[in-house]
Amino acid sequence: MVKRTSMEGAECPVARSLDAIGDWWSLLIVRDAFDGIRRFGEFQRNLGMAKNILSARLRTLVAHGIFDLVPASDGSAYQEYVLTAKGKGLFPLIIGLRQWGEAFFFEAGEAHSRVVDREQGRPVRPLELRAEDGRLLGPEDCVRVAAE
Amino acid sequence: MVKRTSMEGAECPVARSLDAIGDWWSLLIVRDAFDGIRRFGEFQRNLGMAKNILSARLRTLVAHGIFDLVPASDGSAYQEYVLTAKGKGLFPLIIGLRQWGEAFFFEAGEAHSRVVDREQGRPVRPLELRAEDGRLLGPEDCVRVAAE
DNA sequence: ACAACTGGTTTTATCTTGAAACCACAAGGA
DNA sequence: TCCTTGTGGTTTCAAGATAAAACCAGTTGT
Repeated sequence: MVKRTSMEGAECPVARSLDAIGDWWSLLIVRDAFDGIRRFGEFQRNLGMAKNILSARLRTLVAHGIFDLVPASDGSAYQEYVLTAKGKGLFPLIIGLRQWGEAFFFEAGEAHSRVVDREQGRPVRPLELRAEDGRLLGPEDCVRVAAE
Repeated sequence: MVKRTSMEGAECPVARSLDAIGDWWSLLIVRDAFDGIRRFGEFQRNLGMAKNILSARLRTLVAHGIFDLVPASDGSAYQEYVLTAKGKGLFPLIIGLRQWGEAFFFEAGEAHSRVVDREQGRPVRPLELRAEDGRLLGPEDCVRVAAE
């Protein structure tokens, strides 16, 4: 976990986001959640992480309103972790990580999982940032301006 | 840094990306780089982080090809850290973090810095993910499929 | 009733982090 | 020229986070 004093109350939304997410594992947990994982044991087996760490991460993710802890949908006495609206808001972020990885860490032709659009089964387009008037924007086309 | 054994060689691009980035500080460094920061001392003052940690992060970022270390543009004997193409590829990710933070961690009307399009000076649109045929896609409209 | 599974917590050794001190070299001024 | 300041780090060490394994209570299947 990142030192709080440098982040807390930061005026920068990027810093607040990072602070809420907590650490790398949290994003992998969220990624798995988008793939339909819901149960503690599933996350643990899937990620291969220590149970105490998973436990701690899930607790802070719930505390930050990224996951909700709800009764299991299969009728058992157990519970499930499901993404809230805030958690689902991380979707573009996960996609961004994935697309960056695909672009720079895989040789052409190297196999990796893909995200496809459910309706057509075709790969999705790269994330795009657009201006209010619709122009596609790159890093050089943007500036950060101080709070007004 | 996340335990390597769980990530290395992972078939998941998300995991490879996270592994390359290293940690939270790295993303804040990259964020600052997009704002024009280039020198060691600038990063250090701006982020308020320990110099040894900054030093280590910059080293791994350079090793991963996210920054290049080049002679300073002001003619001095010092050096500067500039984003490579791979580093600039993190732009949507930083924007994604920012927009998520803006959406969920600021009260309406609470002041924060903004990213605007340089040409018009107007706020940018939210990042959007589209299908090949142009349809806007949310988390439920996508599936991850295994490598073919 | 019993065995196995789920969802954790506790314990302990190891690793990472952060703060401060320290240092070498460059640049600038008198 | 020497002296001072600024830059860009490295080293040291205390404190905090992490990982692995053992443990445990409640639940489910047979």
